[in-house]
Amino acid sequence: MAWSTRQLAELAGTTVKTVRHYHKLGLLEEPERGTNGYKHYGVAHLTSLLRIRRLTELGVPLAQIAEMGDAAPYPEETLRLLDLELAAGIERLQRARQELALILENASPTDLPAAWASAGEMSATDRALLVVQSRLLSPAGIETWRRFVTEYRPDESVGEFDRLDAEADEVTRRELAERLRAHFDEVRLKYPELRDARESAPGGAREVARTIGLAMEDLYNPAQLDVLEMVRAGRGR
Amino acid sequence: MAWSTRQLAELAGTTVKTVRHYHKLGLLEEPERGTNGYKHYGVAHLTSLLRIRRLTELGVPLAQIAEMGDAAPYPEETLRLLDLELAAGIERLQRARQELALILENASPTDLPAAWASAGEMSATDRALLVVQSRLLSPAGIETWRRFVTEYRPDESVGEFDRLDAEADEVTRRELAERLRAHFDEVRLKYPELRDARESAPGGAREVARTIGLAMEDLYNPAQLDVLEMVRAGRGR
DNA sequence: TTGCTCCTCACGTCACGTGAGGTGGC
DNA sequence: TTGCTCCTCACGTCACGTGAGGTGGC
Repeated sequence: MAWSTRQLAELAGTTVKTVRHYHKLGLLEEPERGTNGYKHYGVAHLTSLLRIRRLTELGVPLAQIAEMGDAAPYPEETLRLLDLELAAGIERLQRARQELALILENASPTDLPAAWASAGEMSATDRALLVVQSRLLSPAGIETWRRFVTEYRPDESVGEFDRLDAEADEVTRRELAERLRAHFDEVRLKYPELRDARESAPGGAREVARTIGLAMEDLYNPAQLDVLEMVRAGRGR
Repeated sequence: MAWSTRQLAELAGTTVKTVRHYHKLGLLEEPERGTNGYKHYGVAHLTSLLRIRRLTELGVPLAQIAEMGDAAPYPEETLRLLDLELAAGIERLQRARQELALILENASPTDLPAAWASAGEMSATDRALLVVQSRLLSPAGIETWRRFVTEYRPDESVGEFDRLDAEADEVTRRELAERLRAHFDEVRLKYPELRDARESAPGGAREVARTIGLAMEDLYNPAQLDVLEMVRAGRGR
Protein backbone atom coordinates (compact mmCIF):
# COMPACT_ATOMS: atom_id res chain seq x y z
CA MET A 1 0.00 0.00 0.00
CA ALA A 2 1.01 3.69 -0.38
CA TRP A 3 3.46 5.13 -2.90
CA SER A 4 7.24 5.32 -3.00
CA THR A 5 9.01 8.56 -3.77
CA ARG A 6 9.48 7.54 -7.37
CA GLN A 7 5.86 6.51 -7.78
CA LEU A 8 4.69 9.79 -6.31
CA ALA A 9 7.00 11.72 -8.60
CA GLU A 10 5.82 9.88 -11.68
CA LEU A 11 2.18 10.29 -10.78
CA ALA A 12 2.82 14.01 -10.53
CA GLY A 13 4.86 14.07 -13.73
CA THR A 14 8.04 15.21 -12.04
CA THR A 15 11.28 13.82 -10.59
CA VAL A 16 12.37 12.26 -7.33
CA LYS A 17 14.82 15.10 -6.84
CA THR A 18 12.08 17.64 -7.11
CA VAL A 19 10.02 15.91 -4.45
CA ARG A 20 13.01 15.86 -2.10
CA HIS A 21 13.72 19.46 -2.89
CA TYR A 22 10.21 20.41 -1.80
CA HIS A 23 10.68 18.46 1.41
CA LYS A 24 13.85 20.35 2.16
CA LEU A 25 12.10 23.68 1.61
CA GLY A 26 9.23 22.57 3.82
CA LEU A 27 6.80 22.93 0.93
CA LEU A 28 5.72 19.32 0.98
CA GLU A 29 5.15 17.44 4.22
CA GLU A 30 7.31 14.38 4.76
CA PRO A 31 5.25 11.20 4.97
CA GLU A 32 5.64 8.37 7.43
CA ARG A 33 8.35 5.86 6.79
CA GLY A 34 8.48 2.10 6.72
CA THR A 35 10.80 0.12 9.00
CA ASN A 36 13.49 0.38 6.35
CA GLY A 37 13.33 4.15 6.30
CA TYR A 38 11.53 4.30 2.94
CA LYS A 39 8.93 7.04 2.63
CA HIS A 40 5.28 6.08 2.16
CA TYR A 41 3.19 8.70 0.41
CA GLY A 42 -0.59 8.97 0.39
CA VAL A 43 -3.18 10.79 -1.67
CA ALA A 44 -2.85 13.99 0.36
CA HIS A 45 0.82 14.20 -0.61
CA LEU A 46 -0.04 13.73 -4.25
CA THR A 47 -2.63 16.48 -4.32
CA SER A 48 -0.30 18.78 -2.43
CA LEU A 49 2.53 18.03 -4.83
CA LEU A 50 0.30 18.53 -7.86
CA ARG A 51 -0.78 21.89 -6.54
CA ILE A 52 2.85 23.01 -6.14
CA ARG A 53 3.69 21.78 -9.62
CA ARG A 54 0.76 23.54 -11.18
CA LEU A 55 1.70 26.82 -9.55
CA THR A 56 5.38 26.60 -10.44
CA GLU A 57 4.46 25.83 -14.01
CA LEU A 58 2.41 28.99 -14.00
CA GLY A 59 5.58 30.76 -12.90
CA VAL A 60 4.92 31.26 -9.20
CA PRO A 61 8.19 31.13 -7.24
CA LEU A 62 8.46 28.41 -4.62
CA ALA A 63 8.93 30.98 -1.86
CA GLN A 64 5.59 32.51 -2.72
CA ILE A 65 3.88 29.11 -2.81
CA ALA A 66 5.28 28.52 0.67
CA GLU A 67 3.76 31.81 1.88
CA MET A 68 0.40 30.93 0.41
CA GLY A 69 0.16 27.89 2.65
CA ASP A 70 -1.38 24.61 1.71
CA ALA A 71 -5.13 25.07 1.68
CA ALA A 72 -5.40 28.76 0.87
CA PRO A 73 -7.15 29.69 -2.36
CA TYR A 74 -5.15 31.58 -4.95
CA PRO A 75 -5.02 35.30 -4.19
CA GLU A 76 -6.61 36.98 -7.19
CA GLU A 77 -4.17 39.85 -7.42
CA THR A 78 -1.26 37.44 -7.59
CA LEU A 79 -2.94 35.65 -10.45
CA ARG A 80 -3.62 38.85 -12.37
CA LEU A 81 -0.03 39.91 -11.94
CA LEU A 82 1.07 36.50 -13.11
CA ASP A 83 -1.07 36.83 -16.20
CA LEU A 84 0.59 40.13 -17.06
CA GLU A 85 4.00 38.52 -16.66
CA LEU A 86 3.00 35.63 -18.87
CA ALA A 87 1.72 38.02 -21.53
CA ALA A 88 4.98 39.97 -21.38
CA GLY A 89 6.92 36.72 -21.68
CA ILE A 90 4.98 35.72 -24.76
CA GLU A 91 5.66 39.08 -26.38
CA ARG A 92 9.37 38.82 -25.62
CA LEU A 93 9.59 35.40 -27.20
CA GLN A 94 7.67 36.57 -30.23
CA ARG A 95 10.01 39.50 -30.74
CA ALA A 96 12.94 37.09 -30.41
CA ARG A 97 11.44 34.90 -33.11
CA GLN A 98 11.07 37.88 -35.42
CA GLU A 99 14.72 38.76 -34.90
CA LEU A 100 15.62 35.18 -35.66
CA ALA A 101 13.50 35.11 -38.78
CA LEU A 102 15.28 38.21 -40.07
CA ILE A 103 18.66 36.73 -39.31
CA LEU A 104 17.81 33.46 -41.05
CA GLU A 105 16.31 35.22 -44.03
CA ASN A 106 19.37 37.15 -45.07
CA ALA A 107 22.30 35.74 -43.14
CA SER A 108 22.89 39.21 -41.77
CA PRO A 109 26.22 40.38 -40.35
CA THR A 110 26.81 39.40 -36.77
CA ASP A 111 27.63 42.83 -35.46
CA LEU A 112 24.36 44.60 -36.26
CA PRO A 113 20.79 43.86 -35.20
CA ALA A 114 18.97 41.98 -37.92
CA ALA A 115 16.87 44.97 -39.01
CA TRP A 116 20.02 46.56 -40.42
CA ALA A 117 20.55 43.82 -42.97
CA SER A 118 20.49 46.36 -45.77
CA ALA A 119 23.65 47.93 -44.37
CA GLY A 120 25.65 44.93 -45.52
CA GLU A 121 27.69 46.95 -48.00
CA MET A 122 29.09 49.37 -45.47
CA SER A 123 32.56 49.43 -44.00
CA ALA A 124 33.03 47.81 -40.61
CA THR A 125 33.82 51.23 -39.18
CA ASP A 126 30.61 52.77 -40.43
CA ARG A 127 28.62 49.84 -39.15
CA ALA A 128 30.24 50.24 -35.75
CA LEU A 129 29.30 53.91 -35.67
CA LEU A 130 25.74 53.03 -36.59
CA VAL A 131 25.63 50.50 -33.80
CA VAL A 132 26.86 53.03 -31.27
CA GLN A 133 24.42 55.63 -32.46
CA SER A 134 21.45 53.31 -32.45
CA ARG A 135 22.05 52.67 -28.76
CA LEU A 136 21.34 56.34 -28.16
CA LEU A 137 18.44 57.20 -30.47
CA SER A 138 14.75 56.68 -29.89
CA PRO A 139 13.09 53.84 -31.83
CA ALA A 140 11.65 56.39 -34.27
CA GLY A 141 15.09 57.92 -34.68
CA ILE A 142 16.62 54.54 -35.41
CA GLU A 143 13.99 53.92 -38.05
CA THR A 144 14.80 57.27 -39.67
CA TRP A 145 18.47 56.32 -39.89
CA ARG A 146 17.65 52.85 -41.14
CA ARG A 147 15.69 54.30 -44.03
CA PHE A 148 18.49 56.75 -44.73
CA VAL A 149 21.09 53.98 -44.87
CA THR A 150 19.15 52.01 -47.48
CA GLU A 151 18.95 55.08 -49.73
CA TYR A 152 22.28 56.73 -49.18
CA ARG A 153 24.88 56.59 -51.95
CA PRO A 154 28.18 57.90 -50.59
CA ASP A 155 30.34 60.35 -52.53
CA GLU A 156 33.77 59.28 -53.74
CA SER A 157 35.29 61.40 -51.00
CA VAL A 158 33.80 59.13 -48.33
CA GLY A 159 35.66 56.11 -49.64
CA GLU A 160 38.86 58.14 -49.77
CA PHE A 161 38.31 59.18 -46.19
CA ASP A 162 37.81 55.57 -45.08
CA ARG A 163 41.10 54.60 -46.68
CA LEU A 164 43.05 57.70 -45.63
CA ASP A 165 46.57 56.89 -44.49
CA ALA A 166 47.48 57.91 -40.96
CA GLU A 167 50.46 59.79 -42.38
CA ALA A 168 48.59 61.61 -45.14
CA ASP A 169 50.07 65.06 -45.75
CA GLU A 170 48.49 68.40 -45.02
CA VAL A 171 47.48 69.18 -48.59
CA THR A 172 45.73 65.86 -49.09
CA ARG A 173 43.85 66.26 -45.84
CA ARG A 174 42.77 69.82 -46.49
CA GLU A 175 41.56 68.97 -49.97
CA LEU A 176 39.67 65.92 -48.77
CA ALA A 177 38.05 67.91 -45.95
CA GLU A 178 36.81 70.41 -48.50
CA ARG A 179 35.06 67.81 -50.62
CA LEU A 180 33.70 65.95 -47.62
CA ARG A 181 32.17 69.11 -46.23
CA ALA A 182 30.42 69.83 -49.51
CA HIS A 183 29.08 66.28 -49.58
CA PHE A 184 27.89 66.38 -45.98
CA ASP A 185 26.18 69.72 -46.60
CA GLU A 186 24.26 68.12 -49.41
CA VAL A 187 23.29 65.17 -47.24
CA ARG A 188 22.08 67.50 -44.48
CA LEU A 189 19.96 69.40 -46.97
CA LYS A 190 18.50 66.28 -48.52
CA TYR A 191 17.83 64.48 -45.22
CA PRO A 192 16.92 67.09 -42.61
CA GLU A 193 15.14 64.38 -40.58
CA LEU A 194 18.50 62.95 -39.51
CA ARG A 195 19.06 66.01 -37.39
CA ASP A 196 15.63 65.67 -35.81
CA ALA A 197 16.41 62.04 -35.03
CA ARG A 198 19.41 63.09 -33.01
CA GLU A 199 17.55 65.93 -31.33
CA SER A 200 14.85 63.57 -30.14
CA ALA A 201 17.29 61.09 -28.61
CA PRO A 202 16.45 60.23 -24.97
CA GLY A 203 19.80 61.57 -23.76
CA GLY A 204 19.72 64.62 -26.03
CA ALA A 205 21.68 65.54 -29.16
CA ARG A 206 24.72 66.69 -27.16
CA GLU A 207 25.07 63.30 -25.54
CA VAL A 208 24.80 61.58 -28.91
CA ALA A 209 27.49 63.83 -30.36
CA ARG A 210 29.77 63.27 -27.37
CA THR A 211 29.43 59.51 -27.48
CA ILE A 212 29.83 59.28 -31.23
CA GLY A 213 32.88 61.49 -30.80
CA LEU A 214 34.42 59.01 -28.38
CA ALA A 215 33.68 56.20 -30.76
CA MET A 216 35.35 58.06 -33.62
CA GLU A 217 38.48 58.67 -31.57
CA ASP A 218 38.64 54.94 -31.18
CA LEU A 219 37.85 54.07 -34.80
CA TYR A 220 39.75 56.63 -36.87
CA ASN A 221 43.43 57.35 -37.25
CA PRO A 222 44.97 60.76 -36.47
CA ALA A 223 44.81 61.93 -40.07
CA GLN A 224 41.15 61.05 -40.32
CA LEU A 225 40.38 62.77 -37.03
CA ASP A 226 42.23 65.83 -38.26
CA VAL A 227 40.15 65.87 -41.44
CA LEU A 228 36.95 65.59 -39.43
CA GLU A 229 38.10 68.50 -37.30
CA MET A 230 38.67 70.56 -40.45
CA VAL A 231 35.21 69.68 -41.73
CA ARG A 232 33.68 70.78 -38.44
CA ALA A 233 35.71 74.00 -38.25
CA GLY A 234 34.84 74.88 -41.83
CA ARG A 235 31.16 74.36 -41.26
CA GLY A 236 30.64 77.79 -39.67
CA ARG A 237 32.02 79.70 -42.69
CA MET B 1 38.21 59.34 -23.95
CA ALA B 2 36.88 55.74 -23.94
CA TRP B 3 34.09 54.34 -21.79
CA SER B 4 33.95 53.21 -18.19
CA THR B 5 32.41 49.90 -17.24
CA ARG B 6 29.16 51.60 -16.31
CA GLN B 7 29.02 53.57 -19.53
CA LEU B 8 29.64 50.46 -21.57
CA ALA B 9 26.96 48.58 -19.68
CA GLU B 10 24.42 51.34 -20.17
CA LEU B 11 25.21 51.67 -23.85
CA ALA B 12 24.53 47.97 -24.17
CA GLY B 13 21.42 48.16 -22.02
CA THR B 14 22.78 45.87 -19.34
CA THR B 15 24.51 45.99 -15.95
CA VAL B 16 28.05 46.42 -14.70
CA LYS B 17 27.84 43.01 -13.07
CA THR B 18 26.95 41.39 -16.33
CA VAL B 19 29.97 42.92 -18.05
CA ARG B 20 32.24 41.64 -15.28
CA HIS B 21 30.59 38.26 -15.46
CA TYR B 22 31.42 38.01 -19.15
CA HIS B 23 35.02 38.97 -18.42
CA LYS B 24 35.28 36.19 -15.87
CA LEU B 25 33.93 33.66 -18.36
CA GLY B 26 36.35 34.90 -21.00
CA LEU B 27 33.46 35.88 -23.25
CA LEU B 28 34.40 39.53 -23.39
CA GLU B 29 37.98 40.67 -23.69
CA GLU B 30 39.25 42.86 -20.86
CA PRO B 31 40.25 46.32 -22.07
CA GLU B 32 43.33 48.28 -21.15
CA ARG B 33 43.32 50.09 -17.85
CA GLY B 34 44.17 53.60 -16.77
CA THR B 35 46.86 54.32 -14.17
CA ASN B 36 44.20 54.02 -11.48
CA GLY B 37 43.21 50.54 -12.58
CA TYR B 38 39.94 51.68 -14.16
CA LYS B 39 38.97 49.83 -17.33
CA HIS B 40 38.77 51.79 -20.59
CA TYR B 41 36.44 50.27 -23.16
CA GLY B 42 36.37 51.00 -26.88
CA VAL B 43 33.92 50.44 -29.71
CA ALA B 44 35.11 46.88 -30.31
CA HIS B 45 34.11 45.96 -26.77
CA LEU B 46 30.69 47.49 -27.25
CA THR B 47 29.96 45.59 -30.45
CA SER B 48 31.23 42.39 -28.86
CA LEU B 49 29.07 42.93 -25.79
CA LEU B 50 26.02 43.74 -27.90
CA ARG B 51 26.46 40.56 -29.84
CA ILE B 52 26.58 38.50 -26.65
CA ARG B 53 23.51 40.26 -25.31
CA ARG B 54 21.56 39.73 -28.48
CA LEU B 55 22.34 36.03 -28.48
CA THR B 56 21.52 35.51 -24.80
CA GLU B 57 18.25 37.32 -25.29
CA LEU B 58 17.48 34.89 -28.06
CA GLY B 59 18.10 32.16 -25.50
CA VAL B 60 21.58 30.98 -26.50
CA PRO B 61 23.50 29.78 -23.42
CA LEU B 62 26.71 31.63 -22.66
CA ALA B 63 28.75 28.43 -23.01
CA GLN B 64 27.53 28.08 -26.58
CA ILE B 65 28.30 31.71 -27.37
CA ALA B 66 31.82 31.07 -26.10
CA GLU B 67 32.16 28.09 -28.44
CA MET B 68 30.95 30.13 -31.40
CA GLY B 69 33.87 32.50 -31.02
CA ASP B 70 33.77 36.19 -31.64
CA ALA B 71 33.62 36.73 -35.37
CA ALA B 72 31.91 33.53 -36.49
CA PRO B 73 28.55 33.87 -38.20
CA TYR B 74 25.57 32.20 -36.56
CA PRO B 75 25.38 28.49 -37.41
CA GLU B 76 22.07 28.06 -39.16
CA GLU B 77 21.14 24.80 -37.50
CA THR B 78 21.57 26.36 -34.08
CA LEU B 79 19.25 29.16 -35.09
CA ARG B 80 16.59 26.79 -36.41
CA LEU B 81 16.75 24.78 -33.23
CA LEU B 82 16.45 27.98 -31.25
CA ASP B 83 13.39 28.96 -33.20
CA LEU B 84 11.73 25.66 -32.34
CA GLU B 85 12.51 26.21 -28.68
CA LEU B 86 11.09 29.70 -28.79
CA ALA B 87 7.93 28.44 -30.44
CA ALA B 88 7.57 25.75 -27.79
CA GLY B 89 8.10 28.36 -25.09
CA ILE B 90 5.37 30.55 -26.53
CA GLU B 91 2.97 27.63 -26.58
CA ARG B 92 3.76 26.74 -22.99
CA LEU B 93 3.10 30.28 -21.83
CA GLN B 94 -0.13 30.42 -23.79
CA ARG B 95 -1.36 27.21 -22.19
CA ALA B 96 -0.44 28.64 -18.81
CA ARG B 97 -2.49 31.74 -19.55
CA GLN B 98 -5.48 29.61 -20.49
CA GLU B 99 -5.21 27.74 -17.18
CA LEU B 100 -5.02 31.06 -15.40
CA ALA B 101 -8.03 32.41 -17.24
CA LEU B 102 -10.06 29.38 -16.20
CA ILE B 103 -8.96 29.75 -12.60
CA LEU B 104 -9.79 33.45 -12.54
CA GLU B 105 -13.11 32.91 -14.24
CA ASN B 106 -14.61 30.61 -11.67
CA ALA B 107 -12.41 30.71 -8.60
CA SER B 108 -11.96 26.96 -8.96
CA PRO B 109 -10.87 24.71 -6.08
CA THR B 110 -7.16 24.61 -5.49
CA ASP B 111 -6.73 20.88 -5.63
CA LEU B 112 -7.98 20.25 -9.14
CA PRO B 113 -6.77 21.54 -12.51
CA ALA B 114 -8.93 24.40 -13.65
CA ALA B 115 -10.72 22.40 -16.33
CA TRP B 116 -12.51 20.47 -13.55
CA ALA B 117 -14.26 23.56 -12.25
CA SER B 118 -17.63 21.89 -12.76
CA ALA B 119 -16.66 19.30 -10.16
CA GLY B 120 -17.01 21.90 -7.41
CA GLU B 121 -19.92 20.12 -5.76
CA MET B 122 -18.09 16.88 -5.15
CA SER B 123 -16.71 15.62 -1.86
CA ALA B 124 -13.02 16.19 -1.24
CA THR B 125 -12.51 12.43 -1.37
CA ASP B 126 -14.09 12.07 -4.77
CA ARG B 127 -12.13 15.00 -6.09
CA ALA B 128 -8.94 13.38 -4.82
CA LEU B 129 -9.81 10.15 -6.60
CA LEU B 130 -10.47 12.06 -9.79
CA VAL B 131 -7.12 13.79 -9.48
CA VAL B 132 -5.32 10.48 -9.05
CA GLN B 133 -7.14 8.94 -11.94
CA SER B 134 -6.53 11.83 -14.27
CA ARG B 135 -2.80 11.36 -13.76
CA LEU B 136 -3.17 7.96 -15.36
CA LEU B 137 -5.62 8.42 -18.24
CA SER B 138 -4.91 9.65 -21.73
CA PRO B 139 -6.06 13.21 -22.56
CA ALA B 140 -9.06 11.78 -24.39
CA GLY B 141 -9.87 9.61 -21.38
CA ILE B 142 -9.70 12.59 -19.06
CA GLU B 143 -12.08 14.47 -21.32
CA THR B 144 -14.51 11.53 -21.21
CA TRP B 145 -14.49 11.58 -17.42
CA ARG B 146 -14.81 15.34 -17.31
CA ARG B 147 -17.96 15.19 -19.38
CA PHE B 148 -19.27 12.37 -17.20
CA VAL B 149 -18.69 14.38 -14.02
CA THR B 150 -20.70 17.35 -15.27
CA GLU B 151 -23.67 15.07 -16.07
CA TYR B 152 -23.55 12.58 -13.26
CA ARG B 153 -26.19 12.75 -10.52
CA PRO B 154 -25.23 10.39 -7.71
CA ASP B 155 -27.74 8.06 -6.08
CA GLU B 156 -28.62 8.54 -2.42
CA SER B 157 -26.53 5.48 -1.61
CA VAL B 158 -23.38 7.30 -2.69
CA GLY B 159 -23.87 10.03 -0.09
CA GLU B 160 -24.49 7.38 2.55
CA PHE B 161 -21.30 5.64 1.55
CA ASP B 162 -19.31 8.87 1.83
CA ARG B 163 -20.63 9.39 5.37
CA LEU B 164 -20.39 5.74 6.44
CA ASP B 165 -19.07 5.38 9.99
CA ALA B 166 -15.94 3.29 10.42
CA GLU B 167 -17.79 1.18 12.96
CA ALA B 168 -20.93 0.62 10.88
CA ASP B 169 -22.40 -2.81 11.55
CA GLU B 170 -22.54 -5.74 9.17
CA VAL B 171 -26.21 -5.36 8.23
CA THR B 172 -25.83 -1.68 7.34
CA ARG B 173 -22.79 -2.41 5.23
CA ARG B 174 -24.34 -5.34 3.40
CA GLU B 175 -27.50 -3.40 2.64
CA LEU B 176 -25.53 -0.36 1.43
CA ALA B 177 -23.33 -2.53 -0.77
CA GLU B 178 -26.44 -3.96 -2.40
CA ARG B 179 -27.81 -0.55 -3.35
CA LEU B 180 -24.42 0.77 -4.45
CA ARG B 181 -23.91 -2.16 -6.74
CA ALA B 182 -27.24 -1.60 -8.41
CA HIS B 183 -26.40 2.08 -8.88
CA PHE B 184 -22.95 1.37 -10.28
CA ASP B 185 -24.41 -1.20 -12.67
CA GLU B 186 -26.72 1.48 -14.00
CA VAL B 187 -23.85 3.94 -14.38
CA ARG B 188 -21.80 1.37 -16.26
CA LEU B 189 -24.67 0.73 -18.60
CA LYS B 190 -25.36 4.40 -19.20
CA TYR B 191 -21.72 5.42 -19.62
CA PRO B 192 -19.86 2.55 -21.29
CA GLU B 193 -17.23 5.01 -22.50
CA LEU B 194 -15.82 5.26 -18.98
CA ARG B 195 -14.56 1.74 -19.28
CA ASP B 196 -12.92 2.53 -22.64
CA ALA B 197 -11.27 5.51 -21.07
CA ARG B 198 -9.56 3.29 -18.51
CA GLU B 199 -8.67 0.68 -21.12
CA SER B 200 -6.91 3.26 -23.24
CA ALA B 201 -4.80 4.59 -20.37
CA PRO B 202 -1.07 4.70 -21.23
CA GLY B 203 -0.26 2.32 -18.38
CA GLY B 204 -3.23 0.04 -19.03
CA ALA B 205 -6.50 -0.51 -17.16
CA ARG B 206 -4.86 -2.84 -14.59
CA GLU B 207 -2.42 -0.14 -13.56
CA VAL B 208 -5.24 2.38 -13.20
CA ALA B 209 -7.22 -0.03 -11.02
CA ARG B 210 -4.18 -0.80 -8.87
CA THR B 211 -3.32 2.83 -8.29
CA ILE B 212 -6.89 3.88 -7.63
CA GLY B 213 -7.04 0.96 -5.22
CA LEU B 214 -4.07 2.29 -3.28
CA ALA B 215 -5.65 5.72 -3.18
CA MET B 216 -8.90 4.27 -1.83
CA GLU B 217 -7.08 2.43 0.92
CA ASP B 218 -5.73 5.80 1.94
CA LEU B 219 -8.99 7.70 1.61
CA TYR B 220 -11.66 5.37 2.96
CA ASN B 221 -12.21 3.91 6.40
CA PRO B 222 -12.31 0.13 7.02
CA ALA B 223 -16.12 -0.04 6.82
CA GLN B 224 -16.13 1.75 3.49
CA LEU B 225 -13.39 -0.49 2.15
CA ASP B 226 -15.36 -3.51 3.29
CA VAL B 227 -18.44 -2.25 1.46
CA LEU B 228 -16.42 -1.72 -1.70
CA GLU B 229 -15.11 -5.26 -1.41
CA MET B 230 -18.69 -6.54 -1.14
CA VAL B 231 -19.68 -4.55 -4.22
CA ARG B 232 -16.80 -6.01 -6.16
CA ALA B 233 -17.42 -9.56 -4.98
CA GLY B 234 -21.10 -9.27 -5.83
CA ARG B 235 -20.42 -8.04 -9.28
CA GLY B 236 -19.81 -11.49 -10.73
CA ARG B 237 -23.23 -12.86 -9.71
C1' DT C 1 35.69 66.40 3.79
C1' DT C 2 31.67 64.48 1.18
C1' DG C 3 29.46 61.87 -2.18
C1' DC C 4 30.01 59.28 -6.11
C1' DT C 5 32.45 55.83 -9.02
C1' DC C 6 35.51 52.22 -9.61
C1' DC C 7 37.83 47.89 -8.17
C1' DT C 8 38.11 42.79 -6.36
C1' DC C 9 36.48 38.78 -3.93
C1' DA C 10 33.31 35.81 -1.77
C1' DC C 11 29.05 34.28 -1.31
C1' DG C 12 23.90 34.16 -2.52
C1' DT C 13 19.89 33.02 -5.60
C1' DC C 14 16.66 30.07 -8.11
C1' DA C 15 14.97 25.39 -8.90
C1' DC C 16 16.56 21.86 -9.05
C1' DG C 17 20.51 18.10 -11.08
C1' DT C 18 24.65 15.20 -10.39
C1' DG C 19 27.13 12.11 -8.20
C1' DA C 20 29.18 9.71 -4.12
C1' DG C 21 28.61 6.29 -0.76
C1' DG C 22 25.72 3.31 1.52
C1' DT C 23 21.60 0.13 2.45
C1' DG C 24 17.32 -2.81 1.46
C1' DG C 25 14.41 -6.12 -1.33
C1' DC C 26 13.94 -10.03 -4.45
C1' DT D 1 25.02 -12.94 -5.66
C1' DT D 2 23.03 -9.52 -8.95
C1' DG D 3 20.50 -5.69 -10.30
C1' DC D 4 17.35 -2.42 -8.94
C1' DT D 5 15.43 0.95 -5.58
C1' DC D 6 15.76 3.72 -1.74
C1' DC D 7 18.26 6.86 1.42
C1' DT D 8 21.31 11.12 2.77
C1' DC D 9 24.72 14.66 1.97
C1' DA D 10 27.56 17.69 -0.53
C1' DC D 11 28.42 20.05 -4.33
C1' DG D 12 27.27 21.75 -9.21
C1' DT D 13 24.61 24.59 -12.64
C1' DC D 14 22.96 28.81 -14.89
C1' DA D 15 23.32 33.80 -15.34
C1' DC D 16 24.03 36.75 -12.93
C1' DG D 17 22.98 39.74 -8.05
C1' DT D 18 24.36 41.23 -3.36
C1' DG D 19 27.22 42.96 -0.33
C1' DA D 20 31.77 43.73 2.02
C1' DG D 21 35.85 46.30 2.09
C1' DG D 22 38.78 49.31 -0.08
C1' DT D 23 40.42 53.16 -3.32
C1' DG D 24 40.18 57.20 -6.68
C1' DG D 25 38.27 61.72 -8.52
C1' DC D 26 36.18 66.28 -7.86
